[in-house]
Parts: sequence; C-alpha cells; structure tokens
Amino acid sequence: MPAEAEIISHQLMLRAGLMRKLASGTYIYLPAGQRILLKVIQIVREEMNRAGAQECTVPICQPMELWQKTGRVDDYGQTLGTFKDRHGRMNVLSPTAEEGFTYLASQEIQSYKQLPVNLYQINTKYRDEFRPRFGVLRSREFMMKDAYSFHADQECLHKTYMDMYNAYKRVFSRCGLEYVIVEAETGEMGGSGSHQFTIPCANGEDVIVYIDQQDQAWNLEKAPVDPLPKQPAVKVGPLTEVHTPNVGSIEAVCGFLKVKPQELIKTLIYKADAEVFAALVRGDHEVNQEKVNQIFVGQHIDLADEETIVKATGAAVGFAGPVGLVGRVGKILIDHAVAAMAVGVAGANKTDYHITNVVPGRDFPMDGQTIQVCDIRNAVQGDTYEGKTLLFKRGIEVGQVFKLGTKYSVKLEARFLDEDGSRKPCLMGCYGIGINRIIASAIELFHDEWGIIWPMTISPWQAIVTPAAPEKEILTAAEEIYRQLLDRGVEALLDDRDLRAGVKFKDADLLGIPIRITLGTKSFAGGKTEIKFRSAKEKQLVDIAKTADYTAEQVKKMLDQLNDVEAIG
RNA sequence: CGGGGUGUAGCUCAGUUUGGCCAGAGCGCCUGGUUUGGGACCAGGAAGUCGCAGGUUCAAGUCCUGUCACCCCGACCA
Repeated sequence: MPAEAEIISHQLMLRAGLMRKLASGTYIYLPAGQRILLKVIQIVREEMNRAGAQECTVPICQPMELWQKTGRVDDYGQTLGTFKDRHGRMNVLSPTAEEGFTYLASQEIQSYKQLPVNLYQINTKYRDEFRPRFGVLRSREFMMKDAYSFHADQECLHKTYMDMYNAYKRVFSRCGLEYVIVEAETGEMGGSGSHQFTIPCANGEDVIVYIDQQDQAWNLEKAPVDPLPKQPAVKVGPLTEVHTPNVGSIEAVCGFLKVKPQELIKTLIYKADAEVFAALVRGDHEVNQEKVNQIFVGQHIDLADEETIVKATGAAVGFAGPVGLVGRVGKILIDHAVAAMAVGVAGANKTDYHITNVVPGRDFPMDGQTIQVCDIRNAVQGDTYEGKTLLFKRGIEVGQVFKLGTKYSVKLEARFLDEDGSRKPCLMGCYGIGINRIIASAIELFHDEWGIIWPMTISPWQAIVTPAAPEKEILTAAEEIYRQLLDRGVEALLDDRDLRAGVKFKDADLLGIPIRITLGTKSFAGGKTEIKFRSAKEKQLVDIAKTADYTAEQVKKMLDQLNDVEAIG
C-alpha cells in the first residue's frame, strides 16, 4: 500500500486490486474494477434509456475551433487538455461535451417538430487538473455520463430536467447509495437552475448546507443566510486612526490591536469587467464569489490586482476600509453581518493605518445609489435560514443536472424554426454523472476494517465459492456448486487458488463480495455448505444440494431490493 | 503556478546528516519439507545502472549543478 493513498476508497481500490495508477490522476482498471465500472454504466444506461434519452458517442478529441467559438478555451484555461496534430491543427481533449452535442444539434435540427431531443454518451473525459488527488475522486481522466437536451420552450426543458432529476434518483438508489440533492449554482456552465446529487461522507470535497432532515439543501456557494440581528448599540468614541505598520492581514491586525476577527470589517476590492467595486464582510467571514456573481450577472468578477487596489484606496494592499470609500469605487457591497455590527475596526485607506470605532451608518453610508446591503458571504456554523439552523456536512458530488439556456445554442447556431416561422436558438439542459465517483463513494460509504462491502447491484461478483480445505472431494464439490451458480445466472467466482483458508477469507472480504459460500471439512462431512453475507457476522449452514438455489434466491432478493424503482420517490 | 517533500529489490521503506568495508530489512517471488477455517513455519535461493544527465573526489546512494517523475499544503474546481 503506497503511503500516497490518503482516503479509504483510494486505499481499498488499490488493495482490493480494482485499479493501478498509471500516472498522476490516471488509473488502469483491472478486471475486478472494470466489472464494477460496467455494472454502474449499465445501471446509468438503463435509467437514461427509460427516461427517454438516446445514447451516442462523441469523440474525445475535438477540434479546438468549436471551443473557441463558445469561449471555453479561455473559461477552462489550463485545465483544458490540448494538443497539436501533425497537420498543425489544435485539438481539445473533451472535459465535457456541450460543444460536440450542440454542433450535432446545429446540423440536424431545423424545426420545432424535431424537438425535444435528449442525447447522452458514456465516455472518457479529460481534465488537466492542477492537482489530481483522492484517487479516482479527482483524476485527470475519468468516465462520465453526460446528456444534453434540446427544447423549443421552457416548459419542455423543465419537463426533461425533471425526468433527468428523477432518473438520477433511480440511478443512485439502484447503486445502493444514500444521497442528498442540493441546490447549486451553475458556475462556469452559465444558465440557471441546477441541482447536485451528493453522497454525504467525511472525505467529500464539497460542503453541503442543509436544514432539518435535509428538507432543503444547498452547496456552500448557494446556501442563503439570514441577516444577523443588529448588535445592540454601545457607546463608542470618535473614529481613531491607529498606526499599524506592516499589519495587513486579518490575523496580524487581531494580534496587533488585540481584537477578535469578528470585530473587523474586511474590505475586498474586486473588478467586474472594467468596473472596480468593494465588498465588505466581517473579518471572520469569507466572501462568496458566486453570490457576488449573481449581483453582477454576465460580468466577469475577479479580485482586483495590486495596482487597481492601490489606485482605488490610496493605500497598499491590506489597508482598504469603508470610510471615505464612496466615490472611489463604482459600487460598495455590504454584507448583512457588517451592517449589523455596532462598531468595528477597518482599514484606513492609508498605508500602515487602521481606524477603530467605525460605526456602520455613522462613519460610512449604508444606502445610496452605489451602495447595497446584501448576502455576499459563505454560510458558517451558527447561521440560520428563515429562522432554521443551518447544518453542515461534507459530500462527494456524483451528479448534476442543469438548465443551460441558450449559451451554447446561440454560439454554435443550434437553431430551429418555430411554429410562428421565427428562427430561435434551442433551449438546452445538460446532465452529468461521474461513474468513477459512484464507485469511490460507494466504498467510502460501505466498508469496514476488512475491506469493501458492495451493494449487490454494483458488486464485481455476486457470490464467491471458497473451498477451505485441500481435499479432492471438497474441490470437486466447490466446482460443482460454482457451475450450478453460473447456470442459475449468478455471477460467481471460484477461489480455487492453492492457499490457506484464512488468506481466501481475507481476500473475499477485502474485495467485498456480498455472498461467500464456504466448503470446509466439517460442514462438508455433514452435507452442508456455509453461507455468509459480507454485511453480516453470522453464517448459516445450507444443504449442499440446495446451496445454488438458495444463493440464487438471495442474490435476486438483494438485487430486487435495490432495483425496486417503484419504491423510489 | 507558489510552498514543502520523496525517488534505493516486484511492493513498503531504512541507509544520505558526518563520502570509505560487499547496498540492507520486512513483505512478495522461486525450490524443498512440515502445515491447512481468518493473511502458517523451517531451510535454501533469485532479485537493485540507488529516478536520469553532468560535475567534484583517490573514492559518490551520500556532496554540487541541471533535469524528470511522483506526493503533500494552498490559490477555488465536476
């Protein structure tokens, strides 16, 4: 076991022989891992087809031209894998396939009568991640199911969106996964309306914010917070400038002035395209850039560079403050939590100086043309939404559905003639599922100190026959049962390796096969086999003659339990 | 891309500080024997251009320069 495998799913995938690393963020799937992959893919495929989507394949290697047209060469930046071919053409290694599918639509769709259409593929994706990690959870190459739907109107898009939403619930339920559906921002993809399907577990990279029994859940970018109650007014002295040489960071200011972070007003200078604006949050809070994006719809938001900051505030970086800032920047966003402060410490807009006794409303205005009090920070422990306490959990994002709108159809001219004879861009939705992430999160969810415990539906094999003694008769009987299982459609494995019983048991446990059938000297003499479920402690004795039938029955029962899609909301 | 770290047997790693015997251990592998229900034991054995390229030196795994790969932390990504 290499020390580099830090999370349990990564460790177990290596130890159980599901995969091997080829290079940073790329993995070879070994036979057992490949079987799991195919199982998951098959479930996804069945549910997509059931929901009316049709499978295609779009090349992984695509002309960069298409990506230039949609502007995503710049959007993706370094993450986009590219190469030049022998003719000097630039190519893109597809990290997702809006371009490919929209191109297809632009060629094939002429009339509203052809709509809606929902196409998908299950294919390798490539992203040149700045830092691959967590095994298969953030890798450079991965398997993704991605679907793209095309519509003439919003209602139709919404219907397909909900069809996909429900198909996803079935997919994850059938894979045996517990999941949380969170409202999400659409990020780089643009558009509006999105949900993420998230598997709650300690090693997740995402933060899920929810209330009550997950009645409502959001990702951190989207989670709303109630404004904090106005702090009771206190007697404060006049504004006082204090010399704080080289004390620019929140931490440094706190140490220097002996105050707590929540007593500071943090002033961040941003650029929205060409316009400079300021965002005020409390010292212990973080600006949520997605929330800021929502205020400057359609503009490119980024932290201002040093030069811009110096020009706007008249001070070095680290000494910006709200007092006297009106007029120097285009806009000032004040987080509710800042507005609620009775008094605080802020930068003085003067290098090496801060001001104390800053009272919001007294020392800087909280309304006006260019001033907006709003929610622009990340939720933190203790926050509420509509009076209910926000709860936090980590999760792995395994799927996302979103309404894309016309971003791609406009740029790639995927248009149709509507009933009224006008030419319109298709409305689009797109829907992704991370196949490898399903596998990793299943392991994160279902394992014990011995190894993986697969849900029956995605287990590489359903049952394993383990002869636990070297006697000829036992080996023969094991082989016989193995054949009977295959005849009954059970995906069985026969551990006929010339090894001690303990080794075989450990390996079976590690690999996580749901049902183990053991033939040992004692029970065999009594005409019995031992059946043990990976998820249970105790074993049961079954007549040798009835073993295959009994196992097949159990396998079917366990499959039905997970595949019973009628029971799913 | 910035900061830190690692590269030595199939795998996991020691040895590098302070240059000097023959480059080591555990696991795995091979042979023979004893074992055989939760990762057995004994005996013997094979196995390494010390990441790569230069350099310093009587002498380099160890020092210097360059280079590559991989890992960890962070910039915010599916």
